[in-house]
Amino acid sequence: MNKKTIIRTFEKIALYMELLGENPFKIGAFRKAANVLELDPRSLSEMDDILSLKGIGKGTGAVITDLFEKGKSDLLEELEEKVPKGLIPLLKVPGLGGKKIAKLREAIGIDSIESLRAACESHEVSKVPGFGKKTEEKLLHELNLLGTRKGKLPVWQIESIVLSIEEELQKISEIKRFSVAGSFRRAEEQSSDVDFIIVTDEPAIVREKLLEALPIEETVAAGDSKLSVALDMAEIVDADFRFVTDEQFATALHHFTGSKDHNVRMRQLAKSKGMKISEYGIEMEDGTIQTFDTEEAFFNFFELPFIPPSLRIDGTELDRIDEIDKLLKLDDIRGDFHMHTTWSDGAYSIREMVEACRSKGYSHMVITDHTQYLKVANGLTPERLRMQIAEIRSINEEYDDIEVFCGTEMDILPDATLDFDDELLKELDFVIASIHSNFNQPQEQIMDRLHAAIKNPYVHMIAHPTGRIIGQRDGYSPDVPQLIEWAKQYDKILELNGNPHRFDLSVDYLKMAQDAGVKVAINTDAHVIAQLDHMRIGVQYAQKAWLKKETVVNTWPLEQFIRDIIRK
DNA sequence: GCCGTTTTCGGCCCGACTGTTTTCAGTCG
Repeated sequence: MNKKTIIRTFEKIALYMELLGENPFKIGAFRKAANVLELDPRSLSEMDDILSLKGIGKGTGAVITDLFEKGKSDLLEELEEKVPKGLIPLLKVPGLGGKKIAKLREAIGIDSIESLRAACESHEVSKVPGFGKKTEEKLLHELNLLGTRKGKLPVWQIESIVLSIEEELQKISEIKRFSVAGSFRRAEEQSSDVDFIIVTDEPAIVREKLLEALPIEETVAAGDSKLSVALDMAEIVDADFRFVTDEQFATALHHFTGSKDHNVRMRQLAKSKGMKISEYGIEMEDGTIQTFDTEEAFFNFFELPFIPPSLRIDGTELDRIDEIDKLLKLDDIRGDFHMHTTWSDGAYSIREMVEACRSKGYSHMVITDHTQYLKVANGLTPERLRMQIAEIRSINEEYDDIEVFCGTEMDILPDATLDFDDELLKELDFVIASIHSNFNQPQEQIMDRLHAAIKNPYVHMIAHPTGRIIGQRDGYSPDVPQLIEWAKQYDKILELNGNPHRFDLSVDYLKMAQDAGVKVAINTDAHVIAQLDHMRIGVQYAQKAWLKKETVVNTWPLEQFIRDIIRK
């Protein structure tokens, strides 16, 4: 018996009750019980008070006792007997919920996807009270689409979709301002849709212009305050646009940024003070609506600090507000230590990258082109690297407001040797080591390679330590806890690669690294100037791991960077 | 089904949209 078993049992019970059209609050109670266990950081053996947890009562407690004593739940078995298994997939059909499924089952004996399809085709569905011709047509349509819809899209795909939608929004003159919201604003790794808040006095006009300008695959809903569509971009992606007034913007942005659990906690907080939060503001006890200029003012109203969107996860962030002012912010970042130029596979010159970093207000930066092993990236030979060092040193002379360091992103070769010898590495200020080849080696060999790199006295940092690409490949699956241990032992930096393709290390490993006292650098790995902007989303992602400012070496002042890292 | 220092009963986060109704239920986020 473990915690997951109990959680899954609660979720199954909720699912079956939903199919029976049970009281939503009863269903919610089982989901809540599952959630309470999920959020509790302790393992089952560490919990001696499980039956007295808030949210576990008589009914849910009995299920837990059953599981402990008999290894199964009587309630779940009863439900499984009562409800045909074939009904479960029906909950995935858009427009169908528990109530409607229960009605269909009772009226015409629907017990599976197939029987529903048949009933739609023979027009039996539209004869059921509460159902009509339109519903029947829509259901048939959705049944045919079932399984063809893509689930969640990775953040890097969502990012490009967001950018192209924003381009269209900028062209509409009736839009006063707008912001992306939802899971992309929270810097989630994957999103199932994109959300935008739009300030306008002319929602109907904006709606029509959007329908005109965007590649609409399907219009799901089109009202005065909301437009829901499926867009045919690189993939089919759902998009929601909410139209609000200027005064409503801050609360609407908060509401539609979510997460759902975060919002529930905020609303409960308001309710306990006799107030009511909605997307339009806070309704006070006397019925007046309070609005805010910024999200920050909204939080402050509840005596909370601004909670960054990426921290708004499961509601427990509200229990940790004292930690928030120690966390990393974008403003704290003083430099970017991983970027490429035309010397290898970057698109801009050293000077252009320097100018771009200067305009970001950085006090220092490191140029880190690829090395000779990586021929596809035009990696530098020792000779070319020495030429590049000379050029960087000379360009650096020209600037007194930014320090440009000489670095490299050196390949760790498949045989666990390094692409450059120590004599050459010695000449550099900052050495990154990373793996770009033979991902499918056994973990032991991968770890040998990483060990060879991290113990080398001239290596400062391991870049994108797992090599993953979100939603595409898992990387080379190193033993990350071991790597973190080595990083601590040899006093080396681990990277959070801020490129949304990577976000590498991931949140859980970042937490582990910080807990172990390992330093982290957030870098953009920019190959073009625009990618230097990924520092923003990289910082947002880092916040999800509750990284403190001091953990992240990019926040250190130049002098400290030189003293404790370069010259160490 | 769960909860309670205003409550052991009556709430449970809140609102938009659609379709089927003729004032609202169901679904969704």
